[in-house]
Amino acid sequence: MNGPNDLIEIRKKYHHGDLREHLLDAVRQLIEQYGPDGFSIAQACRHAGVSTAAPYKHFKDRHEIMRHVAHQALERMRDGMQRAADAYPAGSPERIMALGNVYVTFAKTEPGMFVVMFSLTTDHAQDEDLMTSGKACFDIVIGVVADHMGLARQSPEVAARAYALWCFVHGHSFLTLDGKASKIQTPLDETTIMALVGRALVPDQIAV
Amino acid sequence: MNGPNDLIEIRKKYHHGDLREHLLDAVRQLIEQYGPDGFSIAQACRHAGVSTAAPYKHFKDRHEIMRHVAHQALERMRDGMQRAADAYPAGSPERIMALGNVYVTFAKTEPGMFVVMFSLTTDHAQDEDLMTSGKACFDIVIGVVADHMGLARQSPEVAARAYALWCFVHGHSFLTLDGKASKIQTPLDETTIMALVGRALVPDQIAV
DNA sequence: TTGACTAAGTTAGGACCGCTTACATATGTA
DNA sequence: TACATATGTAAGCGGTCCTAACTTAGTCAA
Repeated sequence: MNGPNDLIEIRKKYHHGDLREHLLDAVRQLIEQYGPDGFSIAQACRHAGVSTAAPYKHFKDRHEIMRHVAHQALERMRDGMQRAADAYPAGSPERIMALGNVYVTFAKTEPGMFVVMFSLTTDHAQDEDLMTSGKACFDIVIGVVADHMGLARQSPEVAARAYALWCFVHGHSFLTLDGKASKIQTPLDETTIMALVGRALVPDQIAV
Repeated sequence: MNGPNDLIEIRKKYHHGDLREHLLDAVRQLIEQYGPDGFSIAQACRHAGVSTAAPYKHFKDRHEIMRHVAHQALERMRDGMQRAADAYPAGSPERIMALGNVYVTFAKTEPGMFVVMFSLTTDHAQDEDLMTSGKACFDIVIGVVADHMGLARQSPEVAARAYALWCFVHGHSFLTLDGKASKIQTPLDETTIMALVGRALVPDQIAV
């Protein structure tokens, strides 16, 4: 067939070769382009040059695809966080700033993925891979905060401070994405925000 | 007609009477029950006992309905925040705690609405009513923080601190909803969290 | 009271989507 | 080479959003 529909890529062979990964990538692109609710699996199939039934040889349903996409994105962000942590000496304020910066930058450059990662629409809380990835991210924060405070990773003070840091940065990322932060009449630039994070949430004189 | 389909309410008259409000309410209920992506306008029509074409006499499209639902929810939260602010004397720590508590409680009791309010799927950033409602919420925070710090509402310190507070509470609410907060191995109860908010974000010794 | 205008319903249907079933084709292995 | 399996296709069901054309009922001026 291959009529005048909007096929992006014309496949030569009957078998695709690596449809699974190609689909995940197409979905990622489409989500960034049209938003998590503005795209369709059928659209991704057209990108991959396969029929709309093909995905179901690789995935149970739409939600499973979304979970895999979210997982890949979370792993990508985890890599970024790890690299940021490795780039600065333990205990330095720049290290925490860099960590927060990865988060906010990810939200800005891949807003679609950010929303999908923290979406409640697909049942993420039940997905084991997603939760372990998320925990791995948080463990990085735990380690950095522990180094900074000079306490053990298991210390409840560290846990509380790390969680507070996560909440703050997550909230800031989300409100920025949402456009609410920009509409609010505060002349807060990114530097001020991150400075506030560094100074307000990890000073030694404030105990839990 | 009225065959054996799942009509909830049987209408007697040809005209509904107040379909517009009835639809918004049905959508709200369905979102809480099935999630923002698990419901359909058609389902809401069945609740209201009208045909699936009826909503388009009142709303442009699905997105406009979602925006109205989000707006109503935001106004409801604003009322709660205002009541919390009025319930405590200016400058008292309990006042800030109560304000944050309204936010978190709203997220917990109406998770569907919370997600819709801060959803990027429907183009909220363009909606004027939504943005003004959001700004009204933030103005309450501004006022409370200004009272607490003993500074003018227009002070940049107040703006920074209020925004930080908002970020923190929003992040905590979202992570709680997402299930990530509960899965993270931190024994942080709500009281500890809110205490951390009160102490870390609005102490006078930390300047911007 | 009547008759036109309008608001708010209806039915019918198109375009699209997710997903399933039955069938077709390629690939690896004995 | 023969068969089992993995991976594709075509066809179609039920559902969604939304539009077009029609119908009903309420309002208001003459």
